[in-house]
Amino acid sequence: MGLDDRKLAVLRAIVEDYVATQEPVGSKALVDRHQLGVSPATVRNDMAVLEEEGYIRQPHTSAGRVPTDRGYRLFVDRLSRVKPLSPAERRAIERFLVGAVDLDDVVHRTVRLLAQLTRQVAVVQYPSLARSKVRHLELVPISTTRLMVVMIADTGRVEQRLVEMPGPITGDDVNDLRRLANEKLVGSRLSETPPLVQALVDESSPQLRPAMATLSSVLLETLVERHEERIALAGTANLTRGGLLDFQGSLRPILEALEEEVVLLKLIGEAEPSTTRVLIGDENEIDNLRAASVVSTGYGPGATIVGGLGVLGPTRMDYPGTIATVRAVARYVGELLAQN
Amino acid sequence: MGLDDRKLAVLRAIVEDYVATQEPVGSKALVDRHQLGVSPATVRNDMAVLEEEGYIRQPHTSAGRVPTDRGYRLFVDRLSRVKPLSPAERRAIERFLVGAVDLDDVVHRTVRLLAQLTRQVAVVQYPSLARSKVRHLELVPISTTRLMVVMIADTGRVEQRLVEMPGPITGDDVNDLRRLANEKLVGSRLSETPPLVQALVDESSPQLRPAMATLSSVLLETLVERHEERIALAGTANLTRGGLLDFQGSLRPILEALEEEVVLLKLIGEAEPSTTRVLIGDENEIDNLRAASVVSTGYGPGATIVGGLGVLGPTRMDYPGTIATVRAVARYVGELLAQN
DNA sequence: ACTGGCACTCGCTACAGTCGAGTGCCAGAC
DNA sequence: GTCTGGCACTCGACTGTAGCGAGTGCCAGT
Repeated sequence: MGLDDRKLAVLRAIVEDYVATQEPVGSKALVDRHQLGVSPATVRNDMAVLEEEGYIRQPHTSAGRVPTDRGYRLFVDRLSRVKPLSPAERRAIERFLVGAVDLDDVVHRTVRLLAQLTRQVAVVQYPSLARSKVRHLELVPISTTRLMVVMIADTGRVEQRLVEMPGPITGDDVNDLRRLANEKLVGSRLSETPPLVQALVDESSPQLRPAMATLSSVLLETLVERHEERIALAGTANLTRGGLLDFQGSLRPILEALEEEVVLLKLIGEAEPSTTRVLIGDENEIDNLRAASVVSTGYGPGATIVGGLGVLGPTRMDYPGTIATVRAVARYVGELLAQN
Repeated sequence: MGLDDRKLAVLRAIVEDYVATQEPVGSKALVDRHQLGVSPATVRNDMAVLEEEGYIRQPHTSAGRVPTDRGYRLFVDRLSRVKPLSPAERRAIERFLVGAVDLDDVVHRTVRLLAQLTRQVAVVQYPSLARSKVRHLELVPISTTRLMVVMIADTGRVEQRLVEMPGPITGDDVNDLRRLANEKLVGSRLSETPPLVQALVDESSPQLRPAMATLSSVLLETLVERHEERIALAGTANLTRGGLLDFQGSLRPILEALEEEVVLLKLIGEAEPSTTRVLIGDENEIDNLRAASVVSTGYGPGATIVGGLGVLGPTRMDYPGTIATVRAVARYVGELLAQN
């Protein structure tokens, strides 16, 4: 069981070489490229042990070794340190993100930036409504029986929805509704609104009650239950990097998974503070993504987390570099959000 | 030059068979599967002519024939009629689109529906702002020096943008700005606003002028010049259908092109009323898409066009079926928009 | 515990041979 | 003049064989 230091060094060397060259690595090549201080034969013995323990494997009998998912896991957990970002990367991040005018803009720039820096598929979740507070509710009459309700959250998100009222409604009514709703809801967390919204209905005057009931049900339905989460995606073309060697020849399952918002949310939406999550191959619960790895983290102004972001790529990826980039981008985005 | 009826029938048969089987089609197979009433030898002679004219070609000397882009073009223009939709498809369209609550919702449902029905990549442009009229402008104070400006268009689109004012601004000021802006701009077409917006600044009181100037410049910049167009995409996984035979082995260029909004807009954004545009392979101006075909059309309430939608797939696609589906979906979406 | 040596495995490449789908052409029939 | 059957030819796809070489596992020796 016990893997001594040299065996770990061998594993690290295998991972690094394989990530760099994309080819199974043999004992001879290893001692050439790394200063291990021992002969190929010794390395072979170590490799035999590593293989027995499930950290590496041979594609064919007479080929070099390739890390297994388990091998990558060990590498990530114990054998690698997070690479510091290059100054060029730092500059790229800053250049990319300054001048964003809008939450939409921030998210789009971020996702493209991430895709570009990591050369992988990038995913960014919009600030979650559940984690946002209501900053303002605006009601705009569209016709005598229709209102557009616009909710502005403190994270910058803006959601709107058309509401069909039960009957004609006057401008004064709209003003009353707006005032009441704002008084009650501004400053509260979206996830906690249901009772507040209920109270809103109960407390309104009999005359306003039907309108308020309709309004509240729409608010609840749209903002809390429904498609409250949004996602941006970029860099799918990066999946074709590395020919068809990664992803065992077919992008099909990956592309399918990337089309499902639910799947993406599962991947990057469960962020915890100041943690970077790395899911390697098998560890992934989604079958279609068994051949891929995901590096994700949360972001938000200050220490709070309002959403997640991350990248997806082949298990054969540069974990230290990717982790560093994902973290750095998340931090910058957090700062950007804090300014608003 | 002159292609008699039988030669055209041969071309049609070749296209149909190739689309169905994905394999080069030979003279023998042709006479077996279609009632051409002549022998393989005769068909071969016709094929030789068709090849000379550039409508078909041989992948290898001893293989069957495959249509060229030019062949598909002739097929689409003169040899095919638009297939009527199957009842199942009709039902699918209706089922998919009823219950949409929102413009966002409509667009998302539409793009998924299109992808599913055609089994190709679907693209839907949001109603173009340039073709929308202003229905309402809302200004929401976020802090003493910041406003959120929300524009609601008659097509249902809602755009917002944070505005940093030159100095502190009172609630009354905000009300004045809102009133003035709405008086001047509501009902006007976005593409025609620049002079109106200018007038707005000129006519406002000296006290309001700086604020109004800032507001106007943001309005112009955001809504007219900038990312005024939005696009939804779905079905990229369908690109992997048909193995790697289509798209000459690499999805790379296609995926890259699909990431560029500008490219997509060019593809589907130049719609003319009641026309379905078919771009086949080479005809495409975008180099990355030389191996693909695009079927697109405009949509909108009634006879007006507010945006485009379409699908992208291999040149080897079922043109009659795809054209029918794209048209039908566009028509349904138009009806849906007309109801609002 | 490490090393050098050695036999072995097995994927990769090259090459030769066969097969067959499909063609082009031509002479003859309608 | 148009179509057809026949025939020789082409060439990709597939199969089988052989040699090469990277890489391994094992073992005896230091």
